[in-house]
Amino acid sequence: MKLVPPDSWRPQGVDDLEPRAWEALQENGRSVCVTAGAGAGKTEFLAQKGTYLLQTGICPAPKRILAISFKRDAARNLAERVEKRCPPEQAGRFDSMTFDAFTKGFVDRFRAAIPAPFSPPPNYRIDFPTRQQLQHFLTSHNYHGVNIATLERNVARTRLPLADGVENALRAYWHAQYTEKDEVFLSFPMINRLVDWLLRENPDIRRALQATYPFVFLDEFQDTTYAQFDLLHTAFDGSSAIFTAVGDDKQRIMGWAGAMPDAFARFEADFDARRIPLVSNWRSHEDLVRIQHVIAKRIDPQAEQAEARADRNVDGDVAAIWQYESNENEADGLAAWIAGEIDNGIDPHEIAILVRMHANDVEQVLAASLTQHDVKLRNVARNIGNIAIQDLLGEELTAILLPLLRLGATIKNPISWNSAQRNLQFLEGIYPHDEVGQQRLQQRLQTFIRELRTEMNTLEPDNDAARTIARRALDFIGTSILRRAFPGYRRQQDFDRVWTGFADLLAETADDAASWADAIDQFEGLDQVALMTIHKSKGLEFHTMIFYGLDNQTWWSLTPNRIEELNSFFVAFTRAEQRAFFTLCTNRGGPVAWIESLLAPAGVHRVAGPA
DNA sequence: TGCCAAATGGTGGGC
DNA sequence: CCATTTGGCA
Repeated sequence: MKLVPPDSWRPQGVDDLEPRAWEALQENGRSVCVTAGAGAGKTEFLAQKGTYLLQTGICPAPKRILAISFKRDAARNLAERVEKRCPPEQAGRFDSMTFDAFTKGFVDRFRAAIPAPFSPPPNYRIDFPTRQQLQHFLTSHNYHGVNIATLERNVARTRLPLADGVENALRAYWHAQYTEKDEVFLSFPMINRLVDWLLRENPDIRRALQATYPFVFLDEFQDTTYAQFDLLHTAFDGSSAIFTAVGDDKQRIMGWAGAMPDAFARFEADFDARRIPLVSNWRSHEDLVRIQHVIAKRIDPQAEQAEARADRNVDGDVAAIWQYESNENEADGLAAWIAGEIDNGIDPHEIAILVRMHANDVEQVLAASLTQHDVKLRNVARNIGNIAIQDLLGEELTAILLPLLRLGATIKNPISWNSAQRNLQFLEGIYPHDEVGQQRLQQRLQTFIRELRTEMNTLEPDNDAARTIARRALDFIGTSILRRAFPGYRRQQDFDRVWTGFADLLAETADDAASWADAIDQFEGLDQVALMTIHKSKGLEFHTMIFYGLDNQTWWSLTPNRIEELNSFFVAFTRAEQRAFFTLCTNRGGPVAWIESLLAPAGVHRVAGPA
């Protein structure tokens, strides 16, 4: 493998990096924390840095890079960007995974080395305890004074082994998870704590980990929990690991779910990291960036104004607060305005309606008006059976079945063909250089697609036909192969939840689709305006963002001192590439006066909403 | 029926 | 964390 000298290495797939990103990329003598605001290209930066370390041999074989994200989407996305730029030998040394996949891997490989009595059996199960279950534990064990939130927090914050003074409820909870059901149930915070203990007790495992990974990337660092932070210390203290942490404190909206309030500051201090702020905003144009800065300064008076690197391509107001008198006026006005924009050539997919919470209720309120104007709304939080649409679209089952259906619905589709082929290779364990195997697989796929096309041509898309077609695709892959390939599908009920959701959503979309291609487009949400919460919109971007409900009823606690509420508002605003509008309804309690006065000097005013 | 305290739900994520 | 709903009791 030919290596590139560091001095002549160039970023790939982009024109250039901003000077600060270059600095952060080349700083490999010590850890860095890269604070990067909205649209700064955090993931792209990590992908470039990974590529740089691999291609220059600064991370030499067989050493590896560990990249840790919170969401599977983010981990996959980062891995794909490195794969696109590096040959397999190099990309194969970039381990991009979620924090939970990382820790679970240790339990699975070294569970016997976890001290008694907490050494899990091989058939332990992952537990996602609901509030009801936690409440049931507390009541049935007579811990009436302890509330669920405290118990949850203590599980996540208390190191093993449990010290003498530790609260009895916590001790009893650990015990119950191991002894009170037919199997052992471990939640991810518990797994985190078990691995922390494992690594402290076993210097050999720790040293092996440190020898493997001289470089560690940490994405969305502002969302790090106490347990995760402790684990980083345990795993890498005393090593010469170089960390690259990226994130944005202004987008910290997960505090209620256990994120540390000061992850970046503590990281800087504990790991002697150099702080490098990125300043470019590749997403939004100058006029929006100027307004964003007004909010940013309110969150952090030290915030630097970002440099807008996107062009403005719309006329008129780019930000405003739209006032309506009633819910009906608001729904009609919004629907008519969106319909007009779509007529003007904006892709519905590029428009998003964001809400703070209760997306399902808002869907009900808007549905009739939008339908009247022929606008399709996709509420990504809506449940199909027992799974939300957004989760269903990210499932492996969907990734494997959908390309097959696409191939059945279209004549030529190299992209779907490639993914179908790659999926089959993976599922059947065929190596890229096994030419006989490849050939056989190719032929099987060809035969199946030919049959599927014939069948789809004879069937009009409707509910029943959709179920038949989905079943054909599943049978071609093989339920048992699918369930063996993905641990998440091992339990019958977990597999059924996803499979039923898939078939139901396809049936639903086929029912009012003109063609199979149209049904699949609708399945994926193309040609639809997305409706989602701010939390779900994190990391996404839209040409036009409409925030529904900037009134006191929904933002009851948006005040200057409640930083996390203001951060939520900032996250929503910064999703917009071109335009950001907020609606409010006087019937619902009127404007949040405080935010209005903050935005007024930036030129964002309350106006009558389009009718 | 009306009052108050307690319970519940919502902003999310992971193999 | 806050708002809304519930249920116990007068």
